[in-house]
Amino acid sequence: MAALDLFGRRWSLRILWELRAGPLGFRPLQKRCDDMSSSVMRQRLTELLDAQVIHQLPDSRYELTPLGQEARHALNPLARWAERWAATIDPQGADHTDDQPASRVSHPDTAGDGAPERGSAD
Amino acid sequence: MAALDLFGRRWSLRILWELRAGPLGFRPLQKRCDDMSSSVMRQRLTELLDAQVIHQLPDSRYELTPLGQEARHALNPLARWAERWAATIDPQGADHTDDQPASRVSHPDTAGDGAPERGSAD
DNA sequence: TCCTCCGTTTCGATTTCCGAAGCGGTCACC
DNA sequence: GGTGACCGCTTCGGAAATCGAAACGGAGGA
Repeated sequence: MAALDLFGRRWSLRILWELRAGPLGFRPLQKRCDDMSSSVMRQRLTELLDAQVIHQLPDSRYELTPLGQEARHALNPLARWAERWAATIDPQGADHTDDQPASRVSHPDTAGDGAPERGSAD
Repeated sequence: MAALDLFGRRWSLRILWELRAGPLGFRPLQKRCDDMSSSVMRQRLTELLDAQVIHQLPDSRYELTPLGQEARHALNPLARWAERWAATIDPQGADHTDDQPASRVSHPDTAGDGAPERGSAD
């Protein structure tokens, strides 16, 4: 139940999700999360750190702990459901920036845009 | 992403979870959800109805649609993770009313306290 | 009739969230 | 040395979400 409370907060799941590809700094992570407010971001980060779901590297980036990785994996079925759900309630797909017809199920498991991104080059 | 928004709201996941054992009326469901406010409850209910995750029976109870069932099942890994998580961050278990040492992993799949509960008898 | 529970709505008070600005710091570049 | 861009993080006023309790009409049991 406590988990439902932790993840029921507004950006927790999203942060967990965006950290899947590797460590991210504060501002880059913020950008990925639809530019959420930094205040709430810090709050969520603190909660997640407290829950030992993420931890902070010496260079101050945030990374999923092993426990966090498991949580992220536990989120996979939900992500897959989300796709089916989207297809059910909105078969047209109002927002197909690029529409690969089918079999675009997206398995972003260990994959992802593995770009830890830090400092310049951006 | 829209799913993260739908389920990122304060009681959505909980409602989904509490409906796992069968249909429930408004007030019983409210009681199960830690007595959340009825206003927010109605709001969540509306959103979930809208998302076709739940629907309303002729006797006005709320029930998971097939799509909702799938969502609930997709939540299972997360629930299992939650147990491991609780054991990790709080190995003492501040709230073990009965503490079966291990192998008490709880598979509340089709199981649950199957008591649809309606009307009198309480 | 009275009492209980039901689903649902309304409304003021509290909490959370947002959004923008600002702080001190590092680093590249000129 | 100066400038500018990015960094992690904090503060603060206003907007939005949530709470909590009261109330409504209706169904049913005593």
